[in-house]
Amino acid sequence: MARPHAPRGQGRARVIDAALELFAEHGVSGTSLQMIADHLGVTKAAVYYQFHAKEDIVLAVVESAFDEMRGTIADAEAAASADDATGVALAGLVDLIIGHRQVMASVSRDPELGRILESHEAFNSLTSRLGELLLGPVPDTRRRVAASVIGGLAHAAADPLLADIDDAVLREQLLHLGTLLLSSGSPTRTKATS
Amino acid sequence: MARPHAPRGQGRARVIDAALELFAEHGVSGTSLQMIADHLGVTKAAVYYQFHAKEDIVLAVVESAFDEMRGTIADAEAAASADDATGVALAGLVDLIIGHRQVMASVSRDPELGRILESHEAFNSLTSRLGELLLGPVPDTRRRVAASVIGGLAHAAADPLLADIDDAVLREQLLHLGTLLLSSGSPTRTKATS
DNA sequence: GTCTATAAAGGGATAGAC
DNA sequence: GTCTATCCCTTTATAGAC
Repeated sequence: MARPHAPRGQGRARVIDAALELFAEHGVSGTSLQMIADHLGVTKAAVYYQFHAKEDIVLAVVESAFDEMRGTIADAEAAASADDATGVALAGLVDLIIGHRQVMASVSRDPELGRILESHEAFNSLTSRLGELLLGPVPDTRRRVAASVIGGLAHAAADPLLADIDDAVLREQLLHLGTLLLSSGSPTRTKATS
Repeated sequence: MARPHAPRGQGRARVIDAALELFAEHGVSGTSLQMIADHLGVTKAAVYYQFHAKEDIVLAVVESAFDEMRGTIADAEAAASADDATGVALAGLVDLIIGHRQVMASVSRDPELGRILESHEAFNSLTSRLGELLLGPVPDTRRRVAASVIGGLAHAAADPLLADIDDAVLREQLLHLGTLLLSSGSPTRTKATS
């Protein structure tokens, strides 16, 4: 292809870093190519030299996090029991959230980012596999709600109010809360829910 | 002051309903006035007749939910003990989330919406008071993280995957999970945190 | 109260100079 | 590899006809 490779590829990496930061702060829809260019001190055309479309930037921003997620999910799916699988998936997800705070927060919150990812089958497959791992073999209502709240962990990790908490401590807290959510016994006297 | 539906006439209410739906689906930045107008089958100018600027629509969309939140917070602050205050605040927040799923999800996720609200002192005061109620008098790290994850409850309530769960059941589940998050005892049995 | 028309600005994207 | 200049489209917002 005519696409130039990225030798010491600083160009592409710099665009990705700037985009990541701006996407997290303004959302994908709220971030223009002009903003990215300004943030780097270059022109829009310089950005277009590295990426031919905004969507390509979006995909590049999430790529490394999703590569890691692929590995985690494969590990979890190879676990001996369903409970082990859930545990591995949760721990992997928390690690992912800690290691890619801004990306994971954007993925879980940004509607436009979600729509772009949904249009790529590889991402759909990953998220549905992760969903199945967290839900377990017999997803009842309680578990389904809990799994959905797990998405809130990414939100918390990117919360500016928690920016002072260091990674190891936050990781431990999120893992604790995630485990709690997934293992909470009987809520109250719940009736059958259809 | 009933506005479940605005069959005809009430132009403002119809705009607010359409905007609410589109904001939840595309985010504020991803929703143009043209999309709102198209959704209503009218022209942009008809929308501008009702609201002079996009920001006015945003504020109108969140207004009723925040009115309710004001009442809840006042109730909670009048509670006898700090624990009671937290309980009342959490229950009120869950009710708010159930009664205004789309608004609360947008408030907790949308960066542009957050920026608009932050520029209005009345909203800042409300959210910081709610934060203090959820954190309690002595906010340690565990409690701070948990309070942040509470924001994930709104996310779950608007999750399309949970759309089949009826309000009463979802309310019960969210209240249970929220209580669990705020009361989780010893975070770590594994190792000391630094 | 709703329309057409339009202004003014900004956004995505491309061509081509250097 | 980065720039200038430009195209085309969309967006916000206003003026004024009906």
